[in-house]
Amino acid sequence: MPDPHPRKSIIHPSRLNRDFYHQDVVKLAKAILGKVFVRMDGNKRLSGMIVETEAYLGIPDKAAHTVGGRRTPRNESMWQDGGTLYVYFTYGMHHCMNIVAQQADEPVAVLIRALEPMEGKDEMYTRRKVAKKDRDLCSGPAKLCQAFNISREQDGVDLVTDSKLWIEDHNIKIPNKDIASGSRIGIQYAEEWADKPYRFWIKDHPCVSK
DNA sequence: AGAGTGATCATG
DNA sequence: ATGATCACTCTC
Repeated sequence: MPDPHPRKSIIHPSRLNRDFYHQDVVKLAKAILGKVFVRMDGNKRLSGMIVETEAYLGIPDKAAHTVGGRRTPRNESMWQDGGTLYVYFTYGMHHCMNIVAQQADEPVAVLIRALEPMEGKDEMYTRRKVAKKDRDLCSGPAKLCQAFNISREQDGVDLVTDSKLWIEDHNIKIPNKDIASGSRIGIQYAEEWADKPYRFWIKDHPCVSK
């Protein structure tokens, strides 16, 4: 006999914990696809599902900001514990955000390249004047920072404990067959590291950056 | 395909 | 102090 009062299954979003971020950076870059990035903007929730990422492998990686063990005021967050947010400013106008992986003093991180906007789209359209469709809001690493109002102020925030920024698991499983990979964008200078397949995205998803 | 834009860092 | 660079985006 069918339930006379069927309900949608209730999603209980759970915040990702420290163990999740302590994964190998390439594994994290894939595992974080389908997870939901959340920012409290005053009392408004802004959120979006992660649909495209890139892994940066740290000291040996000629495309990484920490190549050769570089440690400067700008990239200090990359040296912190897994779960730290690393936000950098570039080209005189853009911010991009990364999720630090693995352990402290292993300066590796996952660049968040695109989100599927979920909550707070009105605020995102206000900040992103050129956007015409939802897919224009967060389909690039600097676009999503503009939509979510992320800047250097958020650099170094701990996503495991912060009261305004975190990542949630909505129990959405992206099967391996739905994950595509390819070379990373904008790092042609990185010689033999330029072609490594460390960019990951959800196949055919309309909100990816290209 | 080119412009825009200024923080950042290695050099000296 | 100076200059080259830049994990990008928009418009043409």
